[in-house]
Amino acid sequence: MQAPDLKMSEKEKKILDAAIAVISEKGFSAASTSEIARQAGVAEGTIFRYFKTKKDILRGILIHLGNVIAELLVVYGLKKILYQDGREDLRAGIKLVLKDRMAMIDAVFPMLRIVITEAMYHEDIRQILYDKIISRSVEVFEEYHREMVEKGLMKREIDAVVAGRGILGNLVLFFVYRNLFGPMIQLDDYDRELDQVIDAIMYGIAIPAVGDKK
Amino acid sequence: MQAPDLKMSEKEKKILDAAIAVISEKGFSAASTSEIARQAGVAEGTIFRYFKTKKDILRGILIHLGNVIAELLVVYGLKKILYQDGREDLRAGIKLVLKDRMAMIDAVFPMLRIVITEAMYHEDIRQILYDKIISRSVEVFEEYHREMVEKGLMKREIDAVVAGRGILGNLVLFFVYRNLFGPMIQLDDYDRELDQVIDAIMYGIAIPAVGDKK
DNA sequence: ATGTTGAGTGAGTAATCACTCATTTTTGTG
DNA sequence: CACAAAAATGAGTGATTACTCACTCAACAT
Repeated sequence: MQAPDLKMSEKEKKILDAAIAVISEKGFSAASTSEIARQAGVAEGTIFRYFKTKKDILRGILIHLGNVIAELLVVYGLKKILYQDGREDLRAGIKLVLKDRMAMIDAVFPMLRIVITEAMYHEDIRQILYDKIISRSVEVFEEYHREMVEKGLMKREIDAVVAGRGILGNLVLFFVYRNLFGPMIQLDDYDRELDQVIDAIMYGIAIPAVGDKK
Repeated sequence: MQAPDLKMSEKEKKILDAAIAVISEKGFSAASTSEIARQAGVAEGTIFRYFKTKKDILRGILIHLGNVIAELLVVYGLKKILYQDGREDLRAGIKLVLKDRMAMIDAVFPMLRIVITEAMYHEDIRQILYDKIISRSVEVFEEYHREMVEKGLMKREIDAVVAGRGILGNLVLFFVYRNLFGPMIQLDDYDRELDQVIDAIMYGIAIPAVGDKK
């Protein structure tokens, strides 16, 4: 349950950091080991003392992300926010989570971009991603969802997976829209837009017909 | 306004198809021009008659996707479904759109995967993606949203962009969950899950408090 | 002092890359 | 059929790639 990253030597950490920077900039295939070495301030041969192959570096990044993010941020962060601040007030809880997650995604975006990209192409990477991050996040949210349903704050008839995916889907597109396409479009006020997103998540975009309660 | 793809020679089309297949399989940087040529059944030199550089092939794929998808599918498809079948019944309209889009994403996934991946790394690719596909889709949805608001079926206080992004976000994660992580998880019945997704989109995941109508 | 160890090095290696161009093949025209 | 123009070819090019390995040298033990 503890992070196995701790047994990383200082040099290994420097190589990993450099690898994250370079690969996140150019993509895995376009990133050369020589540039990673230069950025890390070590000889190229040194890299292969710590990572047998280039693909092993990618695995190292994934594991690193899994440990740092999944353990420290996803689980701990979600639990703290949802259970402490968002226990009574669903709207406040969701808003906190969304803001928190936006900042988090921003912070780990270099790593995240690498992992997402490679997960699109390689099943083995996808499997690690699922085991290390997704499945655990689902567990946490399921617990929260169960409690909210019991409290009468969330709909019982919508599964936790569907509900959680809805939140995440809105969050992801919100992030993409703002951070990737931001320069190309006129952006609305951040908080105003976020409030709308939360409204959409919580109460939907449709006006219920009089006869059609569900 | 007509698709400039029509002036594509048969050989150019073959090269483009091969490029899509190979690049979608291994990623842009890892895909070699020699393999694309082999797959297309032409000499390597021939590729560079039609595309000045390798990056031009990528641009070609983008343009192709822009023409085929944006014109033919996004605009036509959305309009047809939303205006003919979904004009009166929002739920039926959204369900048709979602099912239709799922099939569409499935069909163009090879191309889409290339574009999404490269868009994450290159601003110029992102710009083309925005101009060719996103901005047009937004326009179409904005028109639909305006009409639905006038009819009293959609909430006025939620912007078209937020609403559309909510739908798309749900759709994207639904697709990813099923098609990318499908093999790793126990999948629910497709239609049952889709109905839940639509419920979440239309009416949200929260139960409104008695005093908190909004 | 001397010996042993192993982390660190960087020139070297074969393979592969995107791209070129002299040559050949195909096509269109009178 | 003859001829010119266009299209297609694939061996060749220099650059770059992931990875290797013979070597260096600081840090310790004896």
